[in-house]
Amino acid sequence: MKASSSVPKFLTKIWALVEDHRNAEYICWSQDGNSFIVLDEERFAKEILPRHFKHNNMASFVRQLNWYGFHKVMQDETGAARHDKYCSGRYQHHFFKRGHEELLTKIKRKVTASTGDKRVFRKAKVCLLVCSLQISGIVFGMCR
Amino acid sequence: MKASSSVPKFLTKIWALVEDHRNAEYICWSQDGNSFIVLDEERFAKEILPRHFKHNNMASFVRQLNWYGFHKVMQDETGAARHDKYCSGRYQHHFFKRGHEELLTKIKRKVTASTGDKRVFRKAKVCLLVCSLQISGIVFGMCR
Amino acid sequence: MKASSSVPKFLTKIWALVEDHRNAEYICWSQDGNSFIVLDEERFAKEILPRHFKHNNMASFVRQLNWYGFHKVMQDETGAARHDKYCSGRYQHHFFKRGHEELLTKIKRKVTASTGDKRVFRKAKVCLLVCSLQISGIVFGMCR
DNA sequence: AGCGTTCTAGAATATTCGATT
DNA sequence: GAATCGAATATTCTAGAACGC
Repeated sequence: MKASSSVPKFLTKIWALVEDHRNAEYICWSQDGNSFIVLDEERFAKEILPRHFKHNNMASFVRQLNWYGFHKVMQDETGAARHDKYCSGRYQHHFFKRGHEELLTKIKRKVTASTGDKRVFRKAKVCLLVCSLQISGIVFGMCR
Repeated sequence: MKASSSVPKFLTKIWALVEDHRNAEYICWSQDGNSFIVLDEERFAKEILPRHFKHNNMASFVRQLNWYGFHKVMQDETGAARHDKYCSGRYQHHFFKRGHEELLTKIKRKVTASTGDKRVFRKAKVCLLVCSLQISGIVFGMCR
Repeated sequence: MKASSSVPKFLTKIWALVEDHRNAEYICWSQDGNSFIVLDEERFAKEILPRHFKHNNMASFVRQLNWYGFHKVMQDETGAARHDKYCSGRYQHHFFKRGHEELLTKIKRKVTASTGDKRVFRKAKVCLLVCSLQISGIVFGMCR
């Protein structure tokens, strides 16, 4: 069983991208496996991205990374092979680690202000059902 | 005749569609037998659907699938974009599995509020919205 | 430059699509100019849509039309050329009329929960419904 | 009474653009 | 050419509503 269906497509896609050795010259795990590295941003954006997303813009890819809480890290990892001219960026998330695909389920997309409202709204739906039943004259125990 | 009369026609029809090898270029089981695949959506809609349903719209077919709790699933598990030019969609239901026609009886059409209940439902919606606001801590005054 | 920058891209795109006579076999104005007609849905979706949008699904196109308040109309326009088998759908919006591109600015995308206005919108709805109930003489209590 | 078909809307994610720091 | 975030639109999948049978 691979990543469960509860994992957004974006996450399973970067996972697959980093794992696929055919992409090794564009994107790969850092040596310690705690971050991934984009090696040639231009070619990565123009050649790899459109195969997996509906765009070929690095900026859009980065926006998605930020939605999911990834951070760009500037520091070179100690002892890591230096890609110097080719390393375009290193991105990291606490739950994105080589060998731990199961952690993907812990990565949450950030909610917008009004998405937050929706949660409340959903809570209220329970209330809706209660009210519905009460109006119908049906008695039952409290929700929650 | 296997399928009992308690199984809605829609379910027996997709079952027959998927099983019939003459439809192999339009619709078929996935390799693991846990989902079915529509191969060429346009031709499937225009050539196959009208032979079994009163329409030739993919959208109506999909609406039916959703009524019965089928879910569309990503083409392949790796998350790679890769559309087989021909694979238009893969649909899955926990009780729709190759070799287990008897499970069809467990697939239930979702219920909708009956006409009579709708009035109560509408009343309750007010309550829902009020509750929503209260939970949100929003204060509002009455109109006028 | 006709369409001002305040007009969403979707609207300027359908306008351009309908106006472009090279698309005449796929999409065109109705005879009276008050709606547009999609002539061959399958070919329109697969050949035209991807040139202008990031997809080739009629369903996504229709969802966009609905976001902007377009309605599908079934009735044949009186006196219009009948396309019979080829007419896949006729869509209409009060402010989408041949010869009146300036009206596009009046077409508004429906608001969603992701817009800040939504909260106010919801407030107003409650008020409306509460008033409605009160006028109806219906009493209701708060949920807990 | 539940099922089938159609049109529209809800909800979540995806993409773009620009503001903010 | 720094990086992140807010907001609006775009795309996808699913559900609501209405109506006919």
